[in-house]
Amino acid sequence: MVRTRFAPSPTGHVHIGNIRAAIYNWLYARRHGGRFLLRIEDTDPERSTPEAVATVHEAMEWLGLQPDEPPMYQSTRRQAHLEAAERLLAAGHAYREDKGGTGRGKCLVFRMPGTDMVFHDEIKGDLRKPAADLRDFVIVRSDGHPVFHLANVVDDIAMGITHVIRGDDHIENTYRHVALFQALGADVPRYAHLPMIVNAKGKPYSKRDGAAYVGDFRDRGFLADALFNYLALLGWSPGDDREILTREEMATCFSFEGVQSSPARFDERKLLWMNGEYMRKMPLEQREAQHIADLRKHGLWRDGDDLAYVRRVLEIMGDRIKLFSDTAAQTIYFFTDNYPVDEKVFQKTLLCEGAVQYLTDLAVRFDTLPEFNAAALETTVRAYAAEHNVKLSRLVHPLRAAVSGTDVGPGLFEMIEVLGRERTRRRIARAIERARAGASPTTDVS
RNA sequence: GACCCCAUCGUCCAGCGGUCAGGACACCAGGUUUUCAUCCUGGAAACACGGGUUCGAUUCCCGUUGGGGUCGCCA
Repeated sequence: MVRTRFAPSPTGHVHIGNIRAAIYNWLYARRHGGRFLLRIEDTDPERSTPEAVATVHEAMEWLGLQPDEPPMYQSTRRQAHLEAAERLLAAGHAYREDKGGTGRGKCLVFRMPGTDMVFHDEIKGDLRKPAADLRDFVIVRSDGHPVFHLANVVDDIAMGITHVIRGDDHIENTYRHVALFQALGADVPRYAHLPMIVNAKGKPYSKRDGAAYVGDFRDRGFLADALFNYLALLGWSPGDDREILTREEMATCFSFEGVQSSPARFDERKLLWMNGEYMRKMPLEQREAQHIADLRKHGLWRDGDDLAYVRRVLEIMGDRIKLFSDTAAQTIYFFTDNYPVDEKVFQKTLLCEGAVQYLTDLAVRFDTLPEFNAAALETTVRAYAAEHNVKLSRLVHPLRAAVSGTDVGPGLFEMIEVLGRERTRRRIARAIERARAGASPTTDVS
């Protein structure tokens, strides 16, 4: 039975490169009806705080990467690591030495087999190294702490790991690990080393790049399914041209053959597009909570506010919002009169000939409308356009600018209906006032 | 520096000896729409270079160049 694992060391962040490794482990296990496991490598007391560990769990839960068995915490495995070290010492696979003559006392050093080594990598093919390049290495520090290599291998054996799928920065370590598995008398797992994810410039991610952490994407309003899909396809393809795939679809066709062996650049624009695709497929009820969270964050929503109103707003916004974190910015004028006015748009649409007169006339007609709804509004505006022999757009644009301060947004008549009669009247009046004040005598025809 | 890995449009992928080198994102043009988004149509855009092998190389081999990884009593 296939058993894969994700073995992060909790640092307080989960990098997208790491989580992609987790995704591939998960996919491979699913593909082969195996199990996907989690091991927290929390042996460094400096970095391994409870918060850091929680961050790992949160990231995995958010992406739907729950392990199939309870996670193993490496910090609880100290005894097992040390026992394995003793066995290696007893069997002559290790020896004590004050390596490098540091004076720190003797540490335990693993003795490499002294032969050339080769292992098969599912992605890179056969990888080999001559004996001369394979040096002995420390497995237990002079202070008695087991080193990464030992702990990693001992725990993989304990967990029954059959496939090690990880970043290719571990390739050089693999020779050591293979030797360790053999010295410990265990089966050597299959290996698959993934190329790294690099930034838009093609360089390795550094702190300066920011936004390379799973939590950042969640905070910015990306959908977990979209990030999962995008990351899975960054370096892997099902072999055909499909790009939007459910986890199940990916799991049925995942294979190392489709995994690229060169580094992939992270392209946020494509992620954004993919997020939009997922967002569009998602029914309003399923996304409204997250839209509201963004409104709340920007002070546009308080508990107890009119939920039906927000739903109407989101409904007419359609699929224009592609990121939850854009919600407030794109809908602010529905929630407050204190919204930003795009000066360029204002000048272009309201300071042109006739605009003020049109708005004045339309405001009067709106006020006398028996039913203040989109259909009636549209009929009114179209009728006015016909009477005065002006193009509809000459009325629509000033109106939109007057009531929303911008030139983008949902259909004008639905928008006005949702805003309501009072607010519309107020905003048109204010726009007229501003237009008069800002217009030069020659362009002000009113 | 030593050892190892990698190389198709700007980006991500398809191609696994014979293709008009395909798709997606982004970009450009046009259409639909009251704006925007959506949607539709069209366009520009790549096999890093040099040698082989072969009737024939993007594809196989070797170099060059360019990227990257690893060289801890870190993980």
